[in-house]
Amino acid sequence: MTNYAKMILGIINRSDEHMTAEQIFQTLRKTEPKVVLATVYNNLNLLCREGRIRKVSLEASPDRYDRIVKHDHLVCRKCGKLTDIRFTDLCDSLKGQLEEEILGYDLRVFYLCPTCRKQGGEECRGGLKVK
Amino acid sequence: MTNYAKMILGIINRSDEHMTAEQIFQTLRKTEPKVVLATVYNNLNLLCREGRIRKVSLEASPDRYDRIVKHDHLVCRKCGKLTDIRFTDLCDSLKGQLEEEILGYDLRVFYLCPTCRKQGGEECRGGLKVK
DNA sequence: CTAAATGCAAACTATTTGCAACGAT
DNA sequence: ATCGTTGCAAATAGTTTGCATTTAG
Repeated sequence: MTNYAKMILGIINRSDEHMTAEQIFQTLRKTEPKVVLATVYNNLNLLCREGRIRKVSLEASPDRYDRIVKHDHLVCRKCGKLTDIRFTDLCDSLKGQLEEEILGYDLRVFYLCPTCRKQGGEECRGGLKVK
Repeated sequence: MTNYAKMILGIINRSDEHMTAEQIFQTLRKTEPKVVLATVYNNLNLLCREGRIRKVSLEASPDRYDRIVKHDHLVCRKCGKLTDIRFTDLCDSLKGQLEEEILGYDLRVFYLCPTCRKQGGEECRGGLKVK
């Protein structure tokens, strides 16, 4: 792992946000003014391939990069905010229902976050806010 | 619903594939030579907003459009192929674990499809083939 | 010394937007 | 006559690529 890769991994692991490449770039830039966005993307892809982070693709919004610690996501149907949550016993239930070997899974549960629940307004199907 | 919207909905409901906008466009074009891709996108977004179809965002590949009939997805970690599957009892289990009202969920289970299992080669984390 | 990583700019892909023309109420 | 839908072209956003240069083992 190169220095940049380590730092980027650090940024992702340290943050509770689900950061976009751009946000990671802006953060890294504070200490490494020379770094460019393409390098951040290269390293993010590298880290994904190595399985050190995971990429979360959301509709109508750039990809997020996330720790690999096992957890699921709550997604607000109005503002698109992502929150970590851990549903238990899911894996066993899945395994019981599929013959093939399960390599992993990705679960997103849609809801209205506390802020949006109060406010009303149009929900957006499919899980994500249209900008 | 306009004619185009109906036809696009028809294409999606009739196909067992999870089609991209481009594929839908190519299909529609056969009977409607004048239609353009932007119109297909407009209608797809419309249909999503109305909840008549759902959009499936995958990494490193264009969005797919899918029927709304309740089902989950198996995703091959090597070739990225999407297959429908229905896991049962999931919703109840989720509801038991969350106080907030659940508006829906999206579950993808990663595995190796029969074709790829035989062939070997590098898997791709995060669920989708890099092109 | 060599191979891999970086900076930079340009390319690319998927998708959206603005606007004028069209079509259906 | 009006308002939403379409075609078209151009714009945009996010991400990737090619290549010359630098860096690290």
